[in-house]
Amino acid sequence: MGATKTEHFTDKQNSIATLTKALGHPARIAIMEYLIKVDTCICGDIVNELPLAQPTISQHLKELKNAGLIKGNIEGNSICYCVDEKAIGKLQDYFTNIATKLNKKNNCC
Amino acid sequence: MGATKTEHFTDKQNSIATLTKALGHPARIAIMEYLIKVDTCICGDIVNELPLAQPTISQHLKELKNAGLIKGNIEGNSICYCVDEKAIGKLQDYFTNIATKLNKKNNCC
DNA sequence: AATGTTTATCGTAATATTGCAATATTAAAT
DNA sequence: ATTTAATATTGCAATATTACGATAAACATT
Repeated sequence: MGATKTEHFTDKQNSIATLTKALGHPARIAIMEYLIKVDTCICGDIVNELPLAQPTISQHLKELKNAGLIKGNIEGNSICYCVDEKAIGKLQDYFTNIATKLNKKNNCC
Repeated sequence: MGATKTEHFTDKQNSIATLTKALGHPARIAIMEYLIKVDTCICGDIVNELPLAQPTISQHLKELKNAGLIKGNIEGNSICYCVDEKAIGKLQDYFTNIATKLNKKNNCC
């Protein structure tokens, strides 16, 4: 026991949960915000930007990449990471849709 | 070691991470969607709706409540849970803001 | 008061995440 | 070819999450 029962939920539910789970850590939020802030994408300086060791940052980047939130291009011996707009669009749509539905009913609580 | 270093990040970053982390599980996404779908909020039937045991559902509800995503009113011996529109609004704003910023630059990857 | 219904908590096992030192890998620079 | 720089991987300890059976607490019904 202890393993998430993903098979019992819809693909859409799992897909949204994958994205939100990947964003469910302040370091990964900070990484996303940094990637959005900088104009250039040569992003090795995330390690300098955040108070975490290099292997830790690397691991967080890997999780964001696995979830499809960022993309990475090898560029010489450094790597150009940037945000995948499609994933953000998915989340934007999802929450906008929920917000719209909520506006249409008078919540009891 | 192993504990998240929340103190190194901004309140906003931690706040968004708290919300997304709480949504980072398909069961909790399913619970949210169910709460939005049903018109009445008498929500004990979440247990019947989802393929998880009652204590597990109760635990997930607690996490959603701790994160501020849902509210719960005691109503006799059952409880009326419903989605907190403010939290959803926060997420909608956050992702809309990011999406807008991304549209303004030509991503290199 | 006794019983049933609903939700929460406790205890515990299985699994996953977080963080980093040490090390490996890859490519650029000398 | 060596050295330097940038990332990734490995291995491990600490911590957190997931799931559920058993049980408790709170209220309703009889």
